[in-house]
Amino acid sequence: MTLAAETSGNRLLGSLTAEAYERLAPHLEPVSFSLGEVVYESGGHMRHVYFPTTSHISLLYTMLDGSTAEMGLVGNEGVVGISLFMGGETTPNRAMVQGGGVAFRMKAKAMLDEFKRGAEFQHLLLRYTQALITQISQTAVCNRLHSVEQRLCRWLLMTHDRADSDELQMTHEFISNMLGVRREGVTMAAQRLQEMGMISYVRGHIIILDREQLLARVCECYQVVKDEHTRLLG
Amino acid sequence: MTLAAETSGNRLLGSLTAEAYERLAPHLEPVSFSLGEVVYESGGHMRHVYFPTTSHISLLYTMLDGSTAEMGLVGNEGVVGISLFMGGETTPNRAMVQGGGVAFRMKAKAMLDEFKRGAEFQHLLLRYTQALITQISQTAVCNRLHSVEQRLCRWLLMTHDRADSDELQMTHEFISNMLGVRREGVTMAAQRLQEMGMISYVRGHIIILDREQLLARVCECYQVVKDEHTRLLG
DNA sequence: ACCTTTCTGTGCGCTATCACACATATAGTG
DNA sequence: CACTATATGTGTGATAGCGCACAGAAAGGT
Repeated sequence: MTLAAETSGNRLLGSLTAEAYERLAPHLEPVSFSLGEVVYESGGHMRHVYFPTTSHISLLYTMLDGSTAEMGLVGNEGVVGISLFMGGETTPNRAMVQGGGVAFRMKAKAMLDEFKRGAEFQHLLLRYTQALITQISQTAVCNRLHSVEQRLCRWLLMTHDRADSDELQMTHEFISNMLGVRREGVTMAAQRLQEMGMISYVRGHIIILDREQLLARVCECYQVVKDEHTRLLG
Repeated sequence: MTLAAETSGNRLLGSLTAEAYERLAPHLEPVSFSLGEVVYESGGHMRHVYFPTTSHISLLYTMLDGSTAEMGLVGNEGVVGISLFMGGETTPNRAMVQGGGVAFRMKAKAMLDEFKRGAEFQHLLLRYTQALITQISQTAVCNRLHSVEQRLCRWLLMTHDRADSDELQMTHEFISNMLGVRREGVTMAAQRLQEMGMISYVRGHIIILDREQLLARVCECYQVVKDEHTRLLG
């Protein structure tokens, strides 16, 4: 497979014109992420942006007492490290690999050089950032107004969208840290979804059996975020 | 008072160099907002960005069932309508006036002309947007992990920061729509704060009596957002 | 094959918050 | 000044989710 075919596994890179792509391609470097790896720490110095292809990455915040919750999820539709072009260079969040796989990284300077041309690359990144803002906003509201079960459905669908398989590698414990609830709460909700035949799971392996049924049970938040992403990035 | 003195009541405009400011000034137009007014509707067509000076504006989402929750708050430190320069032109949120007063508005085109120069105005707006992202993110996490009382403290402090007075005009009902809880829940929490001497209230008038005590009781989220804003925008 | 670690299941009491119902108090209006 | 709309206070019962404790089951190392 050529570099072009590989990198276009990331939909942002894939939608660039040949001209812009050719300027960026020399700066793209494949990296492999494994589950649980920390891409960057809260407040940490960031040197690269990452364009996931087969991996996906969770943006989360850790409270002083150690409890955590996810605010966004980035897969091959996006980019990790928006603060590098937004101008802050760092953020108070942590980025953690939620699904192992490949991403392409680019040094901050190379990315910024292209961003500053003010052309399609900038537009693309800013529109993606707006879609991410919608995702984070909707998470804020969803966290407040919806049940653990609904939020689990949403989270499974979001993760499934970004995974290349129906099998997700993750424990209830892991999910509880994303949803910001107890592990037992995830177990209970997962049991109900399993009884209804939507998923099946054993020890860290979850299989999505019936996406349609999950869609029927999820709160409106899932679709709002998805529609807004489509509107902004086609 | 000159236009410069008035508009610099908005801290984004106020931190522009004279050169950039002079290009923008002819396009700034004062508008007056009254409490509860809707600045823009979810999905609505936006023609202007707004730089609040004495007003402040709440960004909120309304569920299909009518329940609402706030995800961000914009006062004289920011701008309403980021989707106009982020490229989406609209967002799935509503913006509603939470504190009446003045703002300066600018037509989308005039704003974009300056934004596209890629100079300080762009940097300022993007850095502000990153600060807003932090605010929204922290709201997502806070909504999940903290009590109504803690969130009420945070909300009162955030609002107080953006108000020009210790007296806030708002009912428990209004606050409940922001926090995404029942009106009774706000009443109970407000009673406790009143008993502790932090605030006093009657029929839609809340007076902040002891900011220090509120700061002592609020969750960490308040300070995280504030520090990040200072880091990004000084 | 054994031991250890990890993952999931379950029970129990507790608290925050909800939903609803209604009482009371104040402000504004004619 | 009476009337009405609005804002706040209070009670009651239901429920979701929490914290803790522990049991069983599966995976993995040696």
